[in-house]
Amino acid sequence: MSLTKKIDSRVISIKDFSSCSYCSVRRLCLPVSVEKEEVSIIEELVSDRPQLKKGEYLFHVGEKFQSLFAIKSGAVKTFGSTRDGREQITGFHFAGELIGLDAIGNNMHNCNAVALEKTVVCAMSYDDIEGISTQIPSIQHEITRLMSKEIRNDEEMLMAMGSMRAEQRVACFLFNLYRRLLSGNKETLTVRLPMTREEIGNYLGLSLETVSRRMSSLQDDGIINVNNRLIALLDIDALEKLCV
Amino acid sequence: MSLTKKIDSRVISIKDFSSCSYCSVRRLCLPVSVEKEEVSIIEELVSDRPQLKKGEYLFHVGEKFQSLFAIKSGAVKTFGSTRDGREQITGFHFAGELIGLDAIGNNMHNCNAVALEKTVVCAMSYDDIEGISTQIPSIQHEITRLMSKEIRNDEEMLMAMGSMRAEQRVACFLFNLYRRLLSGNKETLTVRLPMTREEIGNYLGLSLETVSRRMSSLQDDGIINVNNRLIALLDIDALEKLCV
DNA sequence: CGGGCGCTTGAGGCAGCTCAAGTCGTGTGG
DNA sequence: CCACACGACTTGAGCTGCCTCAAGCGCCCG
Repeated sequence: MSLTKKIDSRVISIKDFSSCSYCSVRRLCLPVSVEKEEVSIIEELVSDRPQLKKGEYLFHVGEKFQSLFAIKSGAVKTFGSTRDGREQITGFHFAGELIGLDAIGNNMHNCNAVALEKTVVCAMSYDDIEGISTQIPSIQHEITRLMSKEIRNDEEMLMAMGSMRAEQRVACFLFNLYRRLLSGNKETLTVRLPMTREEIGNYLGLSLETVSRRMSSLQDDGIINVNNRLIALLDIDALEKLCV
Repeated sequence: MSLTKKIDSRVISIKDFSSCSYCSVRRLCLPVSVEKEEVSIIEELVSDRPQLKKGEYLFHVGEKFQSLFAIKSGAVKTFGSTRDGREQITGFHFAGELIGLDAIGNNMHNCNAVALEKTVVCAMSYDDIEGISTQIPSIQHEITRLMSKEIRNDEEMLMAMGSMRAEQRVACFLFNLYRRLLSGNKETLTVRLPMTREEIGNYLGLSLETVSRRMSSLQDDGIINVNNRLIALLDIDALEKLCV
């Protein structure tokens, strides 16, 4: 909170580009119809903007829920652990997305969140959000909309997991990434994966070998081009057709 | 709305047991700390209490979102359809649960909902809910909590689908039902399934034959007793152990 | 330039699917 | 009220897609 004040007083400083006014993903993280006055209120919600290195944790399962996190840049995976100790990935999250929503219900984090690459997030105190919601009802409305969207996403994913074969799952995964990652640079249809084949397989319920094989066969079909972590999406329509 | 007034004036009528004051699942559907005055406000939210026969639809995918539905009694399945026309079940919902939350985001239903047996629901206009939330903030808070819970549920399910073998999935499914259906009659550890083996298989990503086989093997292990749709849960601990 | 991790590709095995047959339970119509 | 018919369920047999194990390659970073 006091940090916010400091930022406000250094209007010309380069540091200011970290503020919400200049945030390139602001539209995405809390896309309420924010006027300038309201931006400054949102600004107050942001108590911290930690820079995470690859492998650093944003939160652990079991920790008390205090903040929602808006991802400014980078990528985060969320995962739980099965009884036998293996991790099970529940989602990948990118710039402009909000994480922590599943913790509101029981006031505790139900999964771990770790950065897949250098990542900057905005931590927003949930108590403050609830308080300010009374001033700006659209914020509460926006949170609700985002939660509803997450439910829909998860349920789409459940449908995919229940009915899709390996190749479809991989195609669907890539198409989903295309829709979420390409908002910035639409001209190039290339996605850079921030996660390993093993993580993709874990998420999709496949072995890493199967992910690799199915990517190779999608490449053989001329639908994508695989170059390590760089995936060129050559035939978006074909990719979409594979996604149920 | 005018219906509500009518109910209020017939205090002794048997019909009154349909009102929220007497609703046995009230605690579950909107478990805010409702005092008597607040119950009457919630009552106003309920615009209709349709009785659905087995197979009747509550809503279809693509329909405009207008109401959330609290299930008073019975069971509902929600499902989407894959491109090739088959249905994919995304969830089963029982008395005391709220459905339609995933539609808030884009103001449209993203799945179909159909009654699995004789079912009574309370339709609550979402516009009214939003309006009344300003009077009773706990209602908005409660909706948020329920959505968060649904996200958590879906993500647990995703974890299950990604990592579990058939027997575990079936065990997990039964254990989940045990937790959700036995709140009323804890003394008997018997669950009556309102859905077919095929629907269970569809939901779990298994064939109906595999569901049947795995139930049989759980029975051979002395963990459950299968008698058509009646499942006696003989060893809850063993069942829970199988659930990751 | 060397080591290690991530990735690809091959070979064999098994879990779960498909196809098929038969039983049981329920609801419906005579 | 009974008989029939159909849908739901169980169980068996064979097949296949994905997993596991294994070997080799290539990229990245120290």
